[in-house]
Amino acid sequence: MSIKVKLDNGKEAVYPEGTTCFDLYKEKTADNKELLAVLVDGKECDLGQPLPDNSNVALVDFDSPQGADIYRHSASHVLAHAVKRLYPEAKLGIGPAIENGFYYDFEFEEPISSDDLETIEKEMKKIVKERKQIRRREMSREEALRLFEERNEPYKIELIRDLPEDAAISCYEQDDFIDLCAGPHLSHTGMVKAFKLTGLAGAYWRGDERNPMLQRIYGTAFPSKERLQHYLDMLEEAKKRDHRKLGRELELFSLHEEGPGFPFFHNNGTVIWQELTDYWRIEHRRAGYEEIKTPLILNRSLWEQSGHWDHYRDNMYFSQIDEQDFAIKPMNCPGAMLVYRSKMHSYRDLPRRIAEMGIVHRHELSGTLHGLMRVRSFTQDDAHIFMLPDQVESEVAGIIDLMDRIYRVFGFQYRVELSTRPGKAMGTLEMWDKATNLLEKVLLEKGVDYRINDGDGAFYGPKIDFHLEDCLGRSWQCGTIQLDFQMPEKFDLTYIGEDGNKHRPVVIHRVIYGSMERLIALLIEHYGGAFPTWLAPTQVAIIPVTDRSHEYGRQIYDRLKGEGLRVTLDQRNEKVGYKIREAQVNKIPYMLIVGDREVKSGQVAVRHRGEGDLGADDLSNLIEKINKEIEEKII
RNA sequence: GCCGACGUAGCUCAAUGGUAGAGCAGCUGAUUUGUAAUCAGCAGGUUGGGGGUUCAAGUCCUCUCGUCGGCUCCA
Repeated sequence: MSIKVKLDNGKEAVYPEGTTCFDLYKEKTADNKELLAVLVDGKECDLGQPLPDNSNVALVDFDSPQGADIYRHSASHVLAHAVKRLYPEAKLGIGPAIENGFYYDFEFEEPISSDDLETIEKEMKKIVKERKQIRRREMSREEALRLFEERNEPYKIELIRDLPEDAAISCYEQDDFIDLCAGPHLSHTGMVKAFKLTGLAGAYWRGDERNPMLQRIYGTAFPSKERLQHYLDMLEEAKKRDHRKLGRELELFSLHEEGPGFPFFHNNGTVIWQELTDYWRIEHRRAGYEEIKTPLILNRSLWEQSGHWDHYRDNMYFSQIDEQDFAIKPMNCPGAMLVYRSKMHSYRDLPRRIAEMGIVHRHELSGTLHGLMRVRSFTQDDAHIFMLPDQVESEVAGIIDLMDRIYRVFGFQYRVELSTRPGKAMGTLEMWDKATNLLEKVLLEKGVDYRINDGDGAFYGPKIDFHLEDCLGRSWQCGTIQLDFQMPEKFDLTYIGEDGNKHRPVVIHRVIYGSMERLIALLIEHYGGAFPTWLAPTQVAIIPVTDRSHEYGRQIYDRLKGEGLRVTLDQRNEKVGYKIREAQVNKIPYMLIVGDREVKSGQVAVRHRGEGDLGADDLSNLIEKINKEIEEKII
């Protein structure tokens, strides 16, 4: 018997029955791709598996979509193998590949410390060197249960019990180590070429805080030492760009014990903040938005009406005024609802796009706070759009356009996700389907590339999320567009239709920046502190060479100030190199060096933080250039 | 909130249980400087906070606050 196989290069070939994927590619690793596994009819398979007849086969290397995951998943098995050798009593949790690496959860008899990682890493290296065969074993549920009972692995048994009735159960075995696993895996442990354990942390079994906390070991693995090193270098670079570090060095903001999670913005950070909101207002006025401001503290009755009292109380701050309960707002919606409800609306008034730079306070768990990224008080660039049902499509499209325009200005790439009905949701299935389909339709019409995030919608409606990617490829959720079926009901919002009757408007809740604090953190890291000139807290530093040129420097300073530029004059008794270094470290876009030569010629010597010495120029030319750069928000 | 680590001058970091130090920043003075750090001097601290062990605590124990890495949650 022979089998027919179609390769990914389009060629068909006939092989004897029992031919494995590995045989197929044995002679064919010449195209410099490291063969890790294969896709048989689109399904990931081990190299050792025999090929079925009439199958389509594609090679999987590290850089194919599944490759890195398979590779790192095998690395996680090597980790677990090493741990079991060193700590035979440790219980295995789960050990998947994740973005940029892998982890494995264990329950140790005695907690290990990060110093132990080195020992574990050494043992892993041994296992890699031993080139242990990795074998797949399929077995019945009973067999699997018996196996892991013998091996005293309660978490594995729990996993097997939760597998669907008809699921094929497979294990992977290397030497005396065996793990419940769907696979696929590399063929032997020697294929794991470069890895590093990167961290140790607590993690609840199955992510549920009611379950025991296991110890999670993080690691990463690459097909070569060079690529591993490259990744580690990137982590170093990320550390250099950390907004908490740059925020302190550039005097943008600070955090204090006296206000955990409540950031203090210093002048430099406030300048950036204001530039961002100024730009935001221009774009929103142009897009037909109104802007409001609503109170920070509102009566309990409002929060009962909005449902926050029941659903969000744990995250709220409270106060008592005249023996009445008040709450500090955790969201802006109820305020916007009151503004809408403060007058009668005709269908002709809609849509009403009501924006608010609203400060919200949320009592987040102490362990989640992180610089400006995760805080307890933040400003949302919120907007609530009240509209007729048949306006939803064009309004959503309008928001998507606005987001795209704004994100482009910062040079962000972004990813879009459509989140659908969660398990516990309000409203009928039909309503959800209709709304979700509508959002999807707009995305398709706009030609937006998106991903479905099943079951991740808000309880009150489906949403589209925008994840911004920074220059290191990390992504952060910023923008979101949420359809809200609940608020109009709860606040009994109405408009008078053409027919003279009252109708229910549709509400969209949306943010573009997300939170000012998070956006600023993201921008700090994205630009590595070197803000484009329009955002830079100081745009020009004037550096006189000696005190003979102080007066000339002062004239230049006054002129630039008059132009509305943010400028400093460095009259300290220091050498030019020293002043330049400091301006450079502070990432000031332009440095103007003025000495005897410039006093004589009436020019300025221009130095740019990125391009270096640009030579002498007339001040008016330079002002024109800088103003254009600011006007066009050149990155 | 939970698991783990950490907390020393404004910042980065030293200090076997035995007199708390350095570099940078700051201040003072000298130097008049041409594209990433001129030299010298001075000052700077209840070692996050409370309690305890000890002849003696930055160091050991305990409580607490905060920070960091995760879990969870989310903008």
